[in-house]
Formats: sequence, C-alpha cells, structure tokens
Amino acid sequence: MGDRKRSLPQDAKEPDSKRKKSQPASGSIKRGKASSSLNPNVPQIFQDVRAFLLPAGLGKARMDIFKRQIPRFGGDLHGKITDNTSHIVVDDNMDYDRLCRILKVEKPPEHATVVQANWVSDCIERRTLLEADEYTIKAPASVIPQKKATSKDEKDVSQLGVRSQAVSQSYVAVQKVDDVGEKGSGVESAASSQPSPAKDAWWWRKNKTKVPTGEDSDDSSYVPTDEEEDDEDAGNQEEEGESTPSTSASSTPNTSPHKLPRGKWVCAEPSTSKGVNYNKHITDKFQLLAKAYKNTSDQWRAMSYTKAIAILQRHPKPITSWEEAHSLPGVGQRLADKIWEVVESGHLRKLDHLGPEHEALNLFNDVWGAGAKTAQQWLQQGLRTLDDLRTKAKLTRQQQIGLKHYDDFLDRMPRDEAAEIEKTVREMAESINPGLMAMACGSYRRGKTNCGDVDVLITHPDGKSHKGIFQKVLSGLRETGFLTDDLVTQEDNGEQKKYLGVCRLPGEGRKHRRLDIIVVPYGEFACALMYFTGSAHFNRSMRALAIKKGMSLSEHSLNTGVIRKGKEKIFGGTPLPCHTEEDVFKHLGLDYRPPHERDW
DNA sequence: AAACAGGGGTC
DNA sequence: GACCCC
DNA sequence: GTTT
Ligand SMILES: O=c1ccn([C@H]2C[C@H](O)[C@@H](COP(=O)(O)OP(=O)(O)OP(=O)(O)O)O2)c(=O)[nH]1
Ligand SMILES: [Mg+2]
Repeated sequence: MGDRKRSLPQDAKEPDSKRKKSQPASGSIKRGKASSSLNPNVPQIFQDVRAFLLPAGLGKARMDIFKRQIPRFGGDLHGKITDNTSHIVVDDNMDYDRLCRILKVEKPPEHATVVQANWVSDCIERRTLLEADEYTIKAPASVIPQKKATSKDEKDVSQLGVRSQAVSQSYVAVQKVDDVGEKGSGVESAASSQPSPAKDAWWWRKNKTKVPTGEDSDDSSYVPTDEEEDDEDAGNQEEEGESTPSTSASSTPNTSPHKLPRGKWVCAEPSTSKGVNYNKHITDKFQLLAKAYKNTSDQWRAMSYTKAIAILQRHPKPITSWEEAHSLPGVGQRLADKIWEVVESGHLRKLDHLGPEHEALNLFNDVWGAGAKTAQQWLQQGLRTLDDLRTKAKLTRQQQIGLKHYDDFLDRMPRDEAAEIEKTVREMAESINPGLMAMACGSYRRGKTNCGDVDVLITHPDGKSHKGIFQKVLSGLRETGFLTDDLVTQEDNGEQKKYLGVCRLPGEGRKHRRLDIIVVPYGEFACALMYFTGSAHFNRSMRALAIKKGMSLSEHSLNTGVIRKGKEKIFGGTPLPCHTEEDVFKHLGLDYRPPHERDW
C-alpha cells in the first residue's frame, strides 16, 4: 500500500507506528496506554486516511502544512492516486470539471473521496475525523445519476452541526453507540474501475519533494494570548458580562412563581454545592485557562471558562460523554471538546502552550490595584518578580499597598475573624449613632466558612442619619489603629459611598485584612443588601434577568419600564418599591433565595 | 452580530 | 477615558 | 467562549 515514510516530514511521529485498524482513533484515547504513554497528545484521527494532495490552487504553504500534519495525526500521504487512496484533497475552490481536467480523467475515482482542503484543516483543528459530506466536490447534476449510492450518505447533515464525525466519539450521527466507533470514511467501497491518472502527471512530479519550511504556524495550537487583543496600550477595554443562560435543549418547566424562563438563570436556582466536585480534574485545568485569559484581557473568554467551571463543579457526577458536557448551560462545542479531551486523556493540550510569561502575569495580577493591562506592561518592561516591582516598577498608591500586603491579601480568613471585624465596625458606628445598622454581607452573609474580606453595609432606618457618618466612622477606626491603609476613600465627598481599605485586629499574630464598607440610604437598603451579598455571579445573573424583563437592577434600585437601544439605556425607567430582598425577587418573578443559596 | 451587570474611584 | 475593583 |  502506500508507503509513507519517505517523503515525510521531519516531524517526529509516533515511535512505533503501528496501525491497526481496529484502533479507533481519536475517540478512544482513553485507556492510558495507547496514547498517554506513546503519543501523548497527537490523536491519530487520520488513522485510516490515505490521502493524495492535489497541489493545484492549494498553495505551497498549505501543502507543506498538510504534508506535515496529516502524517502527524496518523494519516498516510500518497504520492499518486492508487486504488488504495481514500481521499483526494483539493483546493477549496476546486470544481468538478476542473478537477477532471487536471487529473486527466473523465471522472474521479469512486473509491476515493474528493474533499476540500478545509476538511483537513477542520479535522485537525477539532482533532476529530469529521464527516466529509460537507466538503466533498460533487459531480454536477448531469453527471450525478447513479452515483449517490456509494453508501449511505447524503443524509445527515443534520447532525453535523454537532460534531459529527464518525468516528470516534461516537455520539452523533446515527445512533448513539456510545463508544467508539471506527473510522468511517474508510473508504473504498466500490472499488473500481477507475483508471488511475497518468502516473506522471505534471502535478505530481512537480512537487513531490517537500522542502521543510522552517516555520509553522498552523493549526490549533496557540493558546492564550489568542487572537484578538493584544495590541498595545491605547485604548480599549472591555467589560465583563455574565448572565446565565443555559439550557440545553429541553426546557424544563420550572419553579418560580410564574413563567420564568426555565432553568436558565442561576439566580433562580439554589447554589447547592455539597462540597464535592466530581469534575475537579476538569475544573482545575479550566481554572488555569480562565486565569490566563483574564490576564490577557480576554475577559469574555475568561468568563465563559468561569461559568463552565461553576456549572461543572456542581454537576452531580463526573462527565462521561461529550454530549453530557455539551448539554450543560454555558458549555458549547469548544468547551465540550476540551472537557472531552480531559476525560479521555486526562490532559488538556491547551495548557501546554501557556508560555512561561504566564507565571509572571499571574503573579502581577494578584497585586491589588494592578489588572491585566498593568501586568502586561510590567511584563513587557522586563519585570518578572515582586522584587522587580518593588524596585523598578512605577506603582500607584494602591499598588504599593497591594504589594506591601501581597501575601495577606491572597489569604482568606476564618468566618469568626470576619465576625470580629464586623463587630469592630458595628460598635464604632453605634458609638456614633446608636441607630446605625452595620452588617457584614458578601461571602460572610452567604455563610462561607472563610472570607476573602469583610463587606460591611451601614445604613440608618430613619433614612437620613447615614449622611456624613463615613468620616466619623473612619476616623474612629483609625484612632484605635484598626485601619492600617486606605485604598479607596473619598472622604472629602460628603456623599461618600464606599471605603475600601485594610484593617487588622488587635493582638499578636493577626494578619492584615481587606475591609469594604458601604453606607447607603435606607431607601436603598434592599437593593444594596442584595448587591453586597452577592455573589458577583449571582448578581450578574439576576441583573441579566432584569434586563430581559425590561427592567434594570443596581445596588440603588430595581427599575421597570427601561428602554434600551442595544445595551444603551434610552430611558432609565422608574423605580419599583423594594423594602426587602424578597421584594426584589418578587418583582423579578423569582422565588426567594436565602443568602447561602446565592453562592454561585 | 451583538450581548455578556451596573456602578464607583483613581489617575 | 482607560483601568481596576466591588 | 456561549448564547440569542
Ligand atoms: O464584580 C463584582 C464584585 C462584587 N460584587 C458584589 C457581590 C459580592 O458578594 C460583593 C462583595 O464583593 P467581594 O469581592 O468581597 O466578594 P465576596 O462574595 O464577598 O467574596 P470574598 O469572600 O472573596 O470576599 O459585591 C458585584 O456585584 N460584582
Ligand atoms: Mg467579600
């Protein structure tokens, strides 16, 4: 059969190269041995592919890539079309007539599938042997007549969207077998009679030898840093988003009061976490990517990973199929592919491509006051360690504090300590005005056993005595030495809304803790409490739901009758009366969720 | 193709 | 207005 | 990245 060896790329392929047909390619890498020990990350998706590349129109660069990648993914390259050739890869713009002319035949051999180059590219990109249907060069109607029968095809484009492929992964197409299947396109079916093209057609001779090119770029392996973004400083920034759509197909009736969109918003479901994460092997890896993307300012991608992590952590069982993964809200094809890769191989190749710089980016991003942009600048300036920052970087006042308390800020405190801090702030507030209310919100109110900081909300039931108390409370806390650093505090503004700073309880062995205080008018208490209790993910979900209902939710109010033009508000709407958190849920058509069920 | 929450503080 | 944070 |  075809020989392969000879003109192939230098690339190292699998050491052995055994090729047995029964071995399902990509799909089953599962058992450790086969792939994990020998060929860790190159799924042999083209195991049963014996391809002939038609240079016409393809271009040298692409030819070179294919010559290198097809063998790498398990395929054989044929220097000429033989009875054993399974695929003839042609330029994407190739048409039937031109193909026949080039090959000098009346019609292409029936035992081989004529596919567009994009089929190869897409297979490589998805690491899957895709159904060739959508990429085949078909004969014009006039010629088609008896041809269609080559087996069953034509059908299902339907399933294609999903990930077809006939092989391996199973799922899809036909019926679910659940396991590996085998290659489908194997090829030949009818063998036949097709005369082979002239063995020495000009196009073959012409390019048989390949010139190793030094570069490669090709397929899918870049990683973070990704496409878009990068750029330079100047401007542009994106915001974040959240929402919680989900769904998978069926809609489930649901629970909330009236017609709520069926199980689509996390704010409508309790964050039942039971502490066990059946998919830690996946979420741990996604966590790294989420952070890497966040570091590169690709916040949307980061958010997608984060949402997937949240849902995977609460999934009641380990993911065992691509479809199971894909059915989860927030998990699309690409993430399902990655989840599946981890399930099968225990590894995620994308992680291998994280550059060494990512370490420094992670380090820098953990400095309070420094974000993705700043971290990238520092990196670009050649800085790599915290000491570099201390001695060479230009730091804002906040970053200096962040660096000073680098370790303490990464630490989380036991909730008892958070309670002590809350008490300290509350007593100071009460000493100023006994009617003031102070309560810890955030993760503390949600019942977490440890907290990243303490979020204290202060208000006064009379609706007006909250004014101007910030200065007093803060100066009082300073006198006792409780507050040690200030990050954000507009104390010259009589309307000061927030204080972000650092505190430390008295006594030995105390760490510095982040403290956030907000003072709100009693009329906004409910919305402020909702906001400050979070979680952030929960808030974004609930706010997204508000948008869908023509409303708008903020820490100040829940407005209705909002008019938007795209994401821009044309009319802010009118506030709905909300005196309690329950009122907020009600207006949104949601069942009330106690704080501990908002831990999304 | 457009959203992806909505707002406040610093520089 | 960009960036960072809640 | 995913969803609409
Ligand atoms: O992007 C954000 C961040 C925070 N919040 C709200 C919800 C959150 O619960 C509260 C306090 O923020 P914090 O950062 O302290 O979060 P947390 O939920 O208290 O967690 P941690 O234990 O890390 O402090 O502010 C938002 O609405 N959006
Ligand atoms: Mg907190």
